[in-house]
Amino acid sequence: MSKNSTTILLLKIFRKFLKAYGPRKWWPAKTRFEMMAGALLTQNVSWSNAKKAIDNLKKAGLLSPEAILAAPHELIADKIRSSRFYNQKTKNLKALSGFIMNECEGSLDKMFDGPIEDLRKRFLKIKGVGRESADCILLYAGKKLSFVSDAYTRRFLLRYGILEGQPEYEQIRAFFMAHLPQDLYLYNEYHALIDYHGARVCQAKPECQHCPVRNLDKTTRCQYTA
DNA sequence: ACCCAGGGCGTTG
DNA sequence: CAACGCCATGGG
Repeated sequence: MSKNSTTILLLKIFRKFLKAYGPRKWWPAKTRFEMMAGALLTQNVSWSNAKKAIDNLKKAGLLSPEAILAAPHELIADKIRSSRFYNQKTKNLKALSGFIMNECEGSLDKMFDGPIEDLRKRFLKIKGVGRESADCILLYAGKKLSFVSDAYTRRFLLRYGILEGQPEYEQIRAFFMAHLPQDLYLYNEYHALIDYHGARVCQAKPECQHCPVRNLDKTTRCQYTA
């Protein structure tokens, strides 16, 4: 598949998703730090559970790196109990806050200043920040062109035969970044739509009756099996 | 009583 | 590097 036809295919699917589901309004956060905290808190837990944790932190005045660092572990852990792995995530929030205060002079502008791949490598050293979280932070808090991949994204690509074999996270990210126009809105909305589709439609309706791209064209079809 | 969510880390072989 | 176990809530 040539680069050009892949780009056309990806954009065609994007338009169909957008028309069917509407803008997903990601990421739902008022500040960059709130977004980053949310990225850690939603790991392997429903967004509703993560949101409760964020709301509790906000009410307690703990939604800043300074406050997170100053507060005792037990207090944070209590506020974010609904996020499931609350002891781990308390450490992760403190690690992120320490990174901001100690390595970025407490400045989020400083934190996102530099070449994107350099920033990504630095973020990945923070405990609790893996590839998906790093890319979410880069894209949704930093307005950087880093495409977010995840399990939904991989299943999506495989089911439509866009990629084959066992593509790994970095390959999938690179694939989108190589074939999509370098556009923040597109990166932002596409990831959100893929996740929405994967969680709410593709999984709930395995017969594909309601899939907006179930018969995209003659050669591209959903190969849903599981 | 199950199932699984908007993962990541540390430890094995 | 793959395959685990661990972390340990809440809604369906």
